Amino acid sequence: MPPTRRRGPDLTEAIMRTTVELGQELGYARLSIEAIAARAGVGKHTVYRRWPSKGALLLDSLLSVNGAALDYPDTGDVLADLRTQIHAIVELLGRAPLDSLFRAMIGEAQHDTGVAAALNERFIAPQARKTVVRLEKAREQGQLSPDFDLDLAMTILSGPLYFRLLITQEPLTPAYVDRVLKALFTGMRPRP
Amino acid sequence: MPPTRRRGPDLTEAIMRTTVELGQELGYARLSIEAIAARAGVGKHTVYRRWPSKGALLLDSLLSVNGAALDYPDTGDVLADLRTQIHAIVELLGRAPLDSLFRAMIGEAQHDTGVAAALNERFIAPQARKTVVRLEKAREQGQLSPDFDLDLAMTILSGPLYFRLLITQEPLTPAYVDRVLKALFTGMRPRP
Amino acid sequence: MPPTRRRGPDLTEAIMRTTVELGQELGYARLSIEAIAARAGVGKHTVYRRWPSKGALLLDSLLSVNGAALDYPDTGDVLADLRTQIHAIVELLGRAPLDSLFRAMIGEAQHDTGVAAALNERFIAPQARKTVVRLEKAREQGQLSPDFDLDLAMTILSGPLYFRLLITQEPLTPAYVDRVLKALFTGMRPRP
Amino acid sequence: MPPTRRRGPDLTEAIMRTTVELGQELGYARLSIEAIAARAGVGKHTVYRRWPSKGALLLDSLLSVNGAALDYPDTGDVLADLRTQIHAIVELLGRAPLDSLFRAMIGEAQHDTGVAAALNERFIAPQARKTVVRLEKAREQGQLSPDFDLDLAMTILSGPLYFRLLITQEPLTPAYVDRVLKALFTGMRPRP
DNA sequence: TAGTAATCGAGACGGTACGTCAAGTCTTGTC
DNA sequence: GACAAGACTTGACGTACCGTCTCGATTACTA
Repeated sequence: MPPTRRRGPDLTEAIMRTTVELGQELGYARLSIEAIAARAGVGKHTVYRRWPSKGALLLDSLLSVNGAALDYPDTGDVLADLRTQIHAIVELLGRAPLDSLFRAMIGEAQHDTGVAAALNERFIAPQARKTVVRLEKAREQGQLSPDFDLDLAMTILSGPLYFRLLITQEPLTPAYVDRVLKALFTGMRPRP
Repeated sequence: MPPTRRRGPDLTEAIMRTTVELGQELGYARLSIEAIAARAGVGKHTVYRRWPSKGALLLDSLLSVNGAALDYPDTGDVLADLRTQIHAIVELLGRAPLDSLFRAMIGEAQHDTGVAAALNERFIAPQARKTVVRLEKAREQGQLSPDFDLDLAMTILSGPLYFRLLITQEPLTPAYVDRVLKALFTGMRPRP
Repeated sequence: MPPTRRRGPDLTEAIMRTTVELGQELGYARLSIEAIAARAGVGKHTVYRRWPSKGALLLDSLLSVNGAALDYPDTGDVLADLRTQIHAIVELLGRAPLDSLFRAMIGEAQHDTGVAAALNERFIAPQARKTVVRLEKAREQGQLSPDFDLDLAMTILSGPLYFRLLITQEPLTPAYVDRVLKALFTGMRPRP
Repeated sequence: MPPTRRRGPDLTEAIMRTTVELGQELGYARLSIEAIAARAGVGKHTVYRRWPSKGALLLDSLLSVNGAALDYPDTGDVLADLRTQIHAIVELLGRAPLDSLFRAMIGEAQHDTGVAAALNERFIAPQARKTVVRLEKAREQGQLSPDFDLDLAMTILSGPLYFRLLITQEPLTPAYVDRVLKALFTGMRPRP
C-alpha cells in the first residue's frame, strides 16, 4: 500500500520544488508544466488548479524556495548596510544556479501581466520599501542630505543592477555594486 | 495573374513589416512564425532561411522598422543633449504601440542567448557608446568633474530607465527622466 | 436551509430522472457521470455506488422511466394485436425525444458486455417471450400454420424493425411495420 | 539515413492497418487515436487530417482492410446465390476477430451521424442494392412471385441477421440463416 | 536561347506541449 | 454510515506550432 495520498499544502510544496529543480536542468524554455507534473508525480490538473501559467508557477517557486528573508540589517552605518543588502540580492538573482531562472521569470513578466504584477507585489515593492525605510532612518540621523529624494535613490541603486543583469548581462561583481554605491553617496551626502 | 513572385530583400522587408504588424495585433505570446508566414503570404521555409527564431525575427523587425536613428545632438549643453536623447529612447521603448513588443523582445533575451547578444551588439552597446562619447566631450570642455567614471554615469542614466520599463512597469514620464538626470549631474558637476 | 438530505431510493430515482433529462439535452456522447451528479446535486460516489458505468445507468434510467408496460393485448385477432404491440414499441424506441437515447444505449451494448446482457434480460427477451406466447395462442386457435417456427416469426418481426432503427436509420413508419406484418402472415397463414 | 519520409496514401494505408490491429488488441473502448498514432509512428495531426473521429477512422479501416468484394454470384439459382452471399457477410461481420470491431462501429453509428451516414453509403446501401438486383433478375425469370416487394424482401433477409448480431448477440449460425431464407422463400414463391 | 540552379508558395510530416475534460478512487467533514 | 463536495491520478482529447521535409512552379543566372 502506497503512503496515504498526498494533499493540499504538501503537494503545493512538492510541485514548487520540482519546478526549480527541473528548471535548472532544462532551462526555462524547455521547462513545461507537462514535465513538471510528471516529475512531481502529479496530475496536470493539480498544477493548473494552483497556478494559471508556467510563469506564475516559476515565480511562486523561486520566491518560496528561496526568497525568504532578505531583510535589512541595521548596524548604524547606512552605506555598509546597503552594501550588505545589495550583495545578498546579487547573490540571489545574479549567481548560478538560480540566476537564469530568475532572469527568465523577469523575462516572462514582459508579456504576462499577472507575472509582472506578482513579481512587483511580492518581491520588488517590498525590497524597495525596505530600502527606503533604511534610508529614511539614515536621513533622520543626519547621515544624508535632508533634501535628497529617497525613492529616487532607491531607483538609482536598483536600476544599474538590473541593467547589468538583464540588458548587458555582464556578471554582477561586488566591485560594480560598490562603484554605484559610492557614486550615489557622493551625491547624497550632506554638503559641508 | 498574381504579381511576379517576390524575392530576396523585398521579402525580408515584407516579413519584418508583417512581424511588427501582427505582433501589435496579437501580442508577443500569441505571435507565431506560422502566422507571420501566412499573413505575409510566404512559405515558412522562407522565414526560417532568414531567422533562427521568433525572438531573432522580432529583434530584427523592431530595429529595422524603427531603431534607425537615435543619434546624439550636440548643442554644447550636455545636460540638454542627454535629455533630448533619453527622451527619444523613452519615446521608442516606452510608448505604445511598440513598447510591449520591445519589452517582450528584451524578455526573450533572458532565455535566448542569441537574442541577448544581438540586442546588445545592435542596440544597447551603440547607444551606450554614444552616451559615453558625448560625456567625454563634455568633460574635455570642463563641464564635468574630471575624475567621474563615465561608464558608470551611463549605467546610472540607463539603469533606472530600464528598471521602470521592465521591473516596476510604471510609465516612463519626462519628469522621472529629469529627476534622474538632475541627481546624476549633481554628483558629476565639478566641485567648486 | 436545504431540504433534509435525501437518501436511498429517492436518490436512485432522482439520478435516473436527471440522466434521461440531461441525456436529451446533451446527447449521449456528451453525457457524463460528472455532469449527471452535478445536475442531480449528488456526489459522484453516490452514482458509482449504484451503477458501474454510464451505459448501465442510462439503461436503467430509460427502462425505469419509461419501459414499464408494453404488454400484449388480446382481442382475439393476432394480426391486430401484433400490430398494436409493435406500434407501441416503435413509439417508444423510434420517436423523439427518447429514440436517440435508446439507440445510443443499444450502441453501447456493442462494446459493453454488461449493458448487452442487461438489455437482453430486461427488455429484449421479455418482449420476445410475450410475442411468442401470443403467437402460440393464435396457433392453438388455428389462426397460424401449425408447422411454422414461432421463434423465427418473432425474429422476422423484430429484425426488420431494428434494421431500420439502427442500420439504415430511416423513420419507422406504421406503413413499414404493416408491410412486414403482411408479408410475414402471408407466409404463416395455413395453406388451404 | 532513414527511408524517405512517407506520404499520402502510404500513410493512410498504414494508419488503417494499425487501427484494425490495435483495435483487435485493445477493444474499441480502449482504442484511442493517441495510441493509434503512436503505434503507427505518426503524428496525431496526420490522423486528424484524414478522419474526424475514432469512429470514422475505424469504419474506413474495416471497410478498406476487408470489405473489398462481397459481390453476388449468379449461378441461376437465387436461393443458393443468396445463401452464398449472406454466408459471406456473416463471415465478415459475425466471426472473430473482426466481429467485435464491426459491432462497435455500428454501435458508434448510433450516436455519430457521420459514421451512420458513411456506414450506409459505403456498406449497407450497396449490399442492399446488390441483393435487390439479384432478386429482380430472379423475378424476371419467374422464380419469384411477380407481386412481391423486393425491397421488403431484402429487409426481411437482413433484419433478422442484424437482430441476432446486435441485439441478442447470439452466434450467427448457418442454420439460422437458412431458416430465415427458407421462411422468406416460402412467402415469395409463386403460388401454384 | 536553352538549360540549370536557386528560390519560392504551399503545406505534409513527426513531435511536443498545450489546456480541458471526464474517468474512477479517495478524503474530509456534515448530517 | 450514507452523503455532498471535491481533490486527486490518469489518460485522452483536439489544437497549435515547432522545425524539417518534399513538391512543383517560377525566376534568374550560366553556357
